[in-house]
Amino acid sequence: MTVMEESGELQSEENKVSIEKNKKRRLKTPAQVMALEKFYDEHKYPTEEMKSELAEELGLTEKQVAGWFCHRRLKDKRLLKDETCANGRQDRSSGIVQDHVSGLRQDSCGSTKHGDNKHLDLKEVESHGYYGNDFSVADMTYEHNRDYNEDVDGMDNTSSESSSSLQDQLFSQGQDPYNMEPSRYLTPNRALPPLVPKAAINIGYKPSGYLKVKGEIENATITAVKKQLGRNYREDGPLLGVEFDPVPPGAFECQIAADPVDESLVFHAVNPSLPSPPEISAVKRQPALNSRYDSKYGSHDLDMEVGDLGSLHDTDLLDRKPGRHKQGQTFQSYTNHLPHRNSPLELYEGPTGAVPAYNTMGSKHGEGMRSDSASYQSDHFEEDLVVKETDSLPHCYDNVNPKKIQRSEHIKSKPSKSLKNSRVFLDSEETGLSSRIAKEEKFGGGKKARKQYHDSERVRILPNETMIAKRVKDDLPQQQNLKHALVAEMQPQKNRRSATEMLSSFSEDETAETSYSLD
DNA sequence: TTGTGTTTTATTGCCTCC
DNA sequence: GGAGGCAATAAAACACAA
Repeated sequence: MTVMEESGELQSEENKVSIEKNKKRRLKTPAQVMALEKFYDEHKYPTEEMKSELAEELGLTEKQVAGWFCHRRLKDKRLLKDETCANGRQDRSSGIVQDHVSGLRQDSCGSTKHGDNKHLDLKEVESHGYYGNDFSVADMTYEHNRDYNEDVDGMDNTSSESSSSLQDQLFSQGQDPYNMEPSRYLTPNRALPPLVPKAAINIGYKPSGYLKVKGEIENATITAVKKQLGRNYREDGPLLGVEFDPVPPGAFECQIAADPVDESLVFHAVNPSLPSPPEISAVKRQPALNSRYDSKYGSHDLDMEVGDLGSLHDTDLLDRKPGRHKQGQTFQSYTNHLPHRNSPLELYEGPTGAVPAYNTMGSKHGEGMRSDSASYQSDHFEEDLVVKETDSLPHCYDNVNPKKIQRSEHIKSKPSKSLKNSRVFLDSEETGLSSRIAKEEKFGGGKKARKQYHDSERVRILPNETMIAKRVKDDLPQQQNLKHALVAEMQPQKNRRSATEMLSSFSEDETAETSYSLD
């Protein structure tokens, strides 16, 4: 069943015609948008065939689809620009050179106009892969596999907020407040990937809602500081530039005794080679989870942070249409050998839907990798959300809007198979979605949900502290509940975090801590 | 209810590449 | 020259505050 068939609101063939007659623009349905977003995650530059199929699937015209993708890319770009601006301002204000932080060139406002990054065009990235390596499909697949199996980072690196964008990359540089995954600083080769706007666009989605704003305001600075100070940085440390007296002998130990948690951070910052007490990391990281509920498109966030853990656009590595010439590849073939098959998202569902992705991964990797955070959480989030879907609004997820639920279902579908999967995802999703929407609209909840969506979206856009504070305040109750529940759930998991994992990212702790501070 | 601001969609023109 | 993409722009849809 296609989206079209599923929703009466969706545009039918008739509608398609009428649309062209009647110039009035029509909003795409949530399902359509989600499908498009999903597809966009995997294919920033779909071929004609893909567009065509997608259009057909969604009951849109090719023109609409093409236009949507075009605008979507612009949106990404714009967001990137915003990020750059924010980072630039932030960096300037903290006296830190932007280039060191983001690697982005910047003009007065981080303009990303064409010429700025021509040296590394998105399409180039698409065709060459993220790291400038020319991987064959097979290679990429292998890379991905290997990455996935051996390197937790690899897996987690893929997480991002959907849709796209580079913000993810920017934020994912370990300072993403809700990003519990290890730093994405590392490429599969554990080297710092070039952070180029256009390239970054492909990395994933951006944070949203309060967290995004927070990220823009706070993370840029943090990142800059981190970069400059390396690991020996504490969020609650002294102000930059402040010189203070040498620490008296023994003072360090005292603090350790007094504040084991914080101490651990210091300890590990000073002794990066030592494993971190799992419970600490677990606890400290835990709060970041809640941030998920702050985002716009909760669905997106879920998708990006959870679902896209893998899709991180690994596909982008392959998908990029080299240049502008058409690809002889058919859509089908296009998707058949995607490394996606190995993406966490897929694993999430399992080849037959039987193997829990993260569990598999976790055990495969030995201990938990990020199972305690991203994967584990996502697992449970999804569960919970699904439960919500069926149980009709249990307790602490009341603020989860339908989109989140959609997304959770979305996550369950294999995201990597592009359109085909989009269809699947839409089918299942639509069923739940449409009924849910209908239900909500019936009770006036539809608008509310929508409003929620927009609220968070606005917050995401407006760097307004007041709004941020307000949101935090408003969201805290739910977050608290959620957090408690999750902390409880995570107890058994927390010890899994390996030393390597702990080492993998200073930013990780930092990140969690940042989120933690919200509480 | 209205005005305002934001987001999304559609259109158009220009540019680049083949 | 055609195709595809980007950017600018307009306008509709929507949310929210007064």
